Amino acid sequence: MEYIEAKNKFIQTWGALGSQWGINKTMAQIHALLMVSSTPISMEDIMDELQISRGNASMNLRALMDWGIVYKEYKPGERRDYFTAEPDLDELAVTIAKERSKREIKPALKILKEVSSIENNNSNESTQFINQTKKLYDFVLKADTMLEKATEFKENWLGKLIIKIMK
Amino acid sequence: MEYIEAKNKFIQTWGALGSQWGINKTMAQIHALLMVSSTPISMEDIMDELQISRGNASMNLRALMDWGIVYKEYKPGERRDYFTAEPDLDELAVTIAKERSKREIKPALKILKEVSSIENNNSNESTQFINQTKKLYDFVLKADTMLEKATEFKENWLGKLIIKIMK
DNA sequence: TTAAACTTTCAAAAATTATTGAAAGTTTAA
DNA sequence: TTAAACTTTCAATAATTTTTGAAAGTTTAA
Repeated sequence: MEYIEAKNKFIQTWGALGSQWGINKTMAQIHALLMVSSTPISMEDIMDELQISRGNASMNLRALMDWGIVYKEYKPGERRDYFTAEPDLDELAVTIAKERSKREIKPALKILKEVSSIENNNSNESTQFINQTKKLYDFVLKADTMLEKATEFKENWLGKLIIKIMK
Repeated sequence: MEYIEAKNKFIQTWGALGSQWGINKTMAQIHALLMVSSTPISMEDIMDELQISRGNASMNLRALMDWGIVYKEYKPGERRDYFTAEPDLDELAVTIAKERSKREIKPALKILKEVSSIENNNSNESTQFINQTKKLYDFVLKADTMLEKATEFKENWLGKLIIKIMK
């Protein structure tokens, strides 16, 4: 396989993986492109390589910067902006996990807590409902904690040991 | 808050959470409905409660059964099918994690391995590409292992201890 | 058998989400 | 200042995904 072919294949794959996990395809592809690039690249380059419009490139770069996983870089003597991706993958994972937790899981947890706190009118229905939503609350909370901490955990000695054991 | 209101709120929330994580809204809502129901319910009931068409209900129930998190139940003397959700949440998590790993991550890993194995032509470009995709392969593999094992892990004594420490 | 009760399928329609491209906005060098 | 170089915005359009509903398919009781 040629470098160019491999690169395109990688960008496609990363894009597909992204969209399966709720990140839009173009956003994931731009991120992929930046991750494997050896130098910062401009919006023009991105539009060119991915065959996308200026507006699309601009909006998705903005989103990636909001997520904190892509940075703007200024080249002295150059007018245009250049972009690079966070090179540390563990940092990337932590950032994504925390953002998603903040944006999606935390609000859901709040509502789970709320709905599980209704008055029990002693029907089977409401007993089961309260019971089950309480369990779901605990469960999502546990999952959220793991998601947030997993990547830090992975880096400490105990985590490494445990991952080894689990494999 | 009334039971009915709480129930609807819960179904909406679970549906939204689902669609943010790549599961379609109706599928997540049906699942929500089944989880908090104290008895098995029929397709008719589901259509009714969620205000969806027969076809939609049928297809999404099929998908939930394919995922292995919803079961058909037969009531003696009744023609129609009844449905229940997997009640054990840890079981649910394990199933979902394994399915997603199998369907999405494993194929992506295969391609990551493939593209990271191209011949290095000693340009900066290809050196960086190979280097970075190798790292990504390791990273996704590690994440996949954790995803697959996390829920089992959560249930053993060591896991419980560690989660406590992490919190 | 038959026919009623129920489920599945799938083409068409609707809803949602992503993308374009041109106009408006911003920055900077001169 | 001005104007060229560049970026952002957003209404319109395109692409994708979900949903509908009616016809076809299946099961079962009699």
